[in-house]
Parts: sequence; C-alpha cells; structure tokens
Amino acid sequence: MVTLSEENYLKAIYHLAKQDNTSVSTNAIAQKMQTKASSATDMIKKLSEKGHVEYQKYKGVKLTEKGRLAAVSVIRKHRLWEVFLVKKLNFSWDEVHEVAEQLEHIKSDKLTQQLDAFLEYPKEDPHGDSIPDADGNFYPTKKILLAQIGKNQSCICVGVKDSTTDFLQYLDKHNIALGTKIKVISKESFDESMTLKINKTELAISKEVAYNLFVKIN
Amino acid sequence: MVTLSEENYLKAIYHLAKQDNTSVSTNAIAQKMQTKASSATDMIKKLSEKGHVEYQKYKGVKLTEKGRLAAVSVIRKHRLWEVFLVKKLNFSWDEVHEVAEQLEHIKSDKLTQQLDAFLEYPKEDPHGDSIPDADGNFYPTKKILLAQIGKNQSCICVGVKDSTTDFLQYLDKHNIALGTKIKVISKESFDESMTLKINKTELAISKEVAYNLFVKIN
DNA sequence: TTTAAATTTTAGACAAGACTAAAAATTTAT
DNA sequence: ATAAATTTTTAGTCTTGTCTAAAATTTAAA
Repeated sequence: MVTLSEENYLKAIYHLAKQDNTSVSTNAIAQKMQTKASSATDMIKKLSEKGHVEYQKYKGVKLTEKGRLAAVSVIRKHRLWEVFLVKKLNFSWDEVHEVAEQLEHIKSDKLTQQLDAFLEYPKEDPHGDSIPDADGNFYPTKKILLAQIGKNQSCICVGVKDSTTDFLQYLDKHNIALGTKIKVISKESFDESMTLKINKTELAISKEVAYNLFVKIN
Repeated sequence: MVTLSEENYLKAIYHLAKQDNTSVSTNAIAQKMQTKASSATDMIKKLSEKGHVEYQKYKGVKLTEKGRLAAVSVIRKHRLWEVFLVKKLNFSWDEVHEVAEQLEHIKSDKLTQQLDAFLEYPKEDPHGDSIPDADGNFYPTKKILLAQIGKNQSCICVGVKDSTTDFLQYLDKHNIALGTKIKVISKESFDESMTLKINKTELAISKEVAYNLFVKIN
C-alpha cells in the first residue's frame, strides 16, 4: 500500500529526474514538495524501505522500476482527469491542476480504465503532455532516449547523443544503425542495464548506451 | 477546513440521526465507523470544538446546522459520483460504493456543480436515494416499498433500502434494475412472500426482498 | 589543502487519528 | 435502592508526517 504522501513524493522525484533517471537530491525534493529537507529525508527512508527508491546517504535517490511504475500510475490518472475536466466539465486549462491533484489519488483500477475508455483513450492531456498507458509506457511524438523505453516496448533507432568514434563503432559492431528496430526485453533498476532484441539476436547493454541512443516509437 | 476523517464522522452521525435530528450515542458512532468508542469520543470533541456538533458528556451528540450542511455536502457528492459511475462509466450498482467513498471527499465547488450539470441534474442516485441540491435541500420522492403493492398492481423499481452487495447482486441476477417494471402476481399473507412478473418471467421473492425494494406507481 | 559554506542527516518534539487499559458515569436489574 | 452491567471518558501510547536545532558530511573557496 502506498500512501497519499508517498505518491506525491514519488511523483516529485519522477518529475525531477525527468527523462534520464538521474539521482535526485534531498534538497530538490524538499523544495518541490514545499517542505523541509529533514522531512524529505524521513520520507526517502520510507520509500527506500518499501523498495520504491534506491538511496545512499548524502547521495540522493533514484527511482527503482517499482517506484517508477507507482509514479507513472499517478501521472496517468492525473492527466486522464485533466482531460475529463476540460473536455466534459468545461474547465479551462488553468483550473484543472488543483482538482486533478486530488483526483489522481483515487484508487480503483476499474475507474481509471473506464475513464480512459470514456474519454476515448486520449494520448495527451490538455497541456500536451503524453498520457502513459496502463503498463506505464509513454507514447511520445519526439525522439527519446532508449533508457526511457519500457519493458516489452519496441522502438526505432533515430540517432545518438554521444557521437564519439568509440560509441559509433560499438553500435556498428552490434548491428545498430539508423532505422534499426529495437525491442526492450528487460530492464535492471540497480544498474540501469537493459537487454534488447535486435533482429532476432539479444544484446545486453549498459546504462551508458541506454542514455546515449535516441529512439522513436512508431 | 474539514478533514477527511471529520467528514466521515459527520456522514455517519447524519445517517444515524436519520430524518429526525435525534441524539446519537458514542457507541453507535464507533460501531458505524468501525472504530473504538474512545476514538469516537476524541473525534466528537474535535467536531464539537469546530461547531459541527452539540456535545454533552455521556449524552451523545446532535449535528448543528453547520454540521448538517457539511454532512449533506458529502452525501451530495457521493450520490452524484455514483450516478456518474453507473451512467457514464458502466459500473454496476454494486460496484460504485467503494469508489464513491473516495470521490466524495474531493474538494472543489466547481467540480461538484459542473458534474451535476454534466449528469443533467439527477434527482436520485442509482440506489434510488435522493440527491440534495447545492443548498442541502432534499426533494423527497413518493417511493414506497414493494411490500405495499397490491395483487395485480404494477410498479417501477426506483431504489433499494438495503444496499449491501449481496442484495444488489441478487437483484442483478434476477434482472431487477432501476426502471424495471414489476407486476405483483400474488401475495402470501402467512410469510409475506410474493410472486412477481418481470419481463414475462415469474419470480418468487421473500418478504426480505419485498421490504427492501423501493418502487413507484406510474 | 585546509577552511568555509552548503547540504544532508539525526535527534527530539508535535499534531492528527487511532488504540488499550482503566476510571467515571449512566443504565439496568435484583 | 443498591449492586451489577453497560456505556462513556480519560490517560497514556503508537504511527504518520511534519517541524526545529544541532551534528555530520560533502562541496566550494581561499
């Protein structure tokens, strides 16, 4: 069971870590949550004990896959409710946030699923932010880092962030080129490594690769 | 500011006092809230200090007008959300309660008002209970118990008195829903059972059913 | 590289809401 | 009317989530 407060912290950490799952500082969390650093530390310990974040004293936190899924579930609900408020209840875009902050914590899988269907499976909220699906996968329009791709999701290589010779040769050697289809088979939260499937062959990659390869979802 | 817990206690007190605003005992409140009498006493003191109830030690509590309005506001939201869940999200009437218990605490006047409009100002929830207006006024219906319908008389189901899951599922199973037309074929005076005709099929019911189903005569 | 500044953690405290055990008041029964 | 049973309240404790103040650690600066 994840409490309302825990959900809010997870969401804050998720948003602070943004695209790349970087380490988030206690102070940053405290600031985002409008609270004190000591309170953030307390909550970080709880989240760590529940396996939602990886925590090392003085080193900040990183979301585990479990924590990421919990955060994304809240974000999914938040954005679906925003669509509902604007499309069905005539709220304007600047009025929805406060109410959605409350609605996002309602616990009912059926409710979320039926709301999604009722709204005809919207892909974006009224602010243009992508709405993740029930499995926690986003379908963004722009290119994203391979590290952002969820388990069992497929994508297509569209570029590199690091364009050093070493990296490009590494990609060549493993048959990764522009247009190559990549499927994520598994993700390890502890070292952020991944296993990919590329043209029927599996490939284990490190986080250095995952954070330097741009992909898009078809 | 009324906390979530306070709202639940106010609702419990309201339902226990029913139509006549009688004094409600600490024990009755504790039982309804599934908690201990000592916890109820603690909360009663808080509600009393905030002016929601009148309290005399050992004498139970009565809702003040302020407390009654707070309780009715929660009940209004609960019932509107139940209508939403059934009419718009295809919930069956035995699934709505748990979710509505959460949704009823969302704080936004605009949300409640717009939801009411979106649902076209329903007067009753899916169980046939009256939905109070924004000022806390009820518009009582002339619904009566099925037990009071005479032989060969027809009526329409408008609600239930007992809204336990068991009963609602029983009704579902026998195709009795809001709006279902019911004709009384026969009545046994010795055990107050009845035989009904529902959509061409006959159904024998016990007095427990007859006394827990609200109907109206067209 | 050693000190100063900033960040983070610990320790101790508090409010809300719940609990247990025991005391006080009320109600029921003999 | 008095004892017994029940109800209600009090007193003290617990958990969650917050705070302040102080100590520990890391980072930046001289």
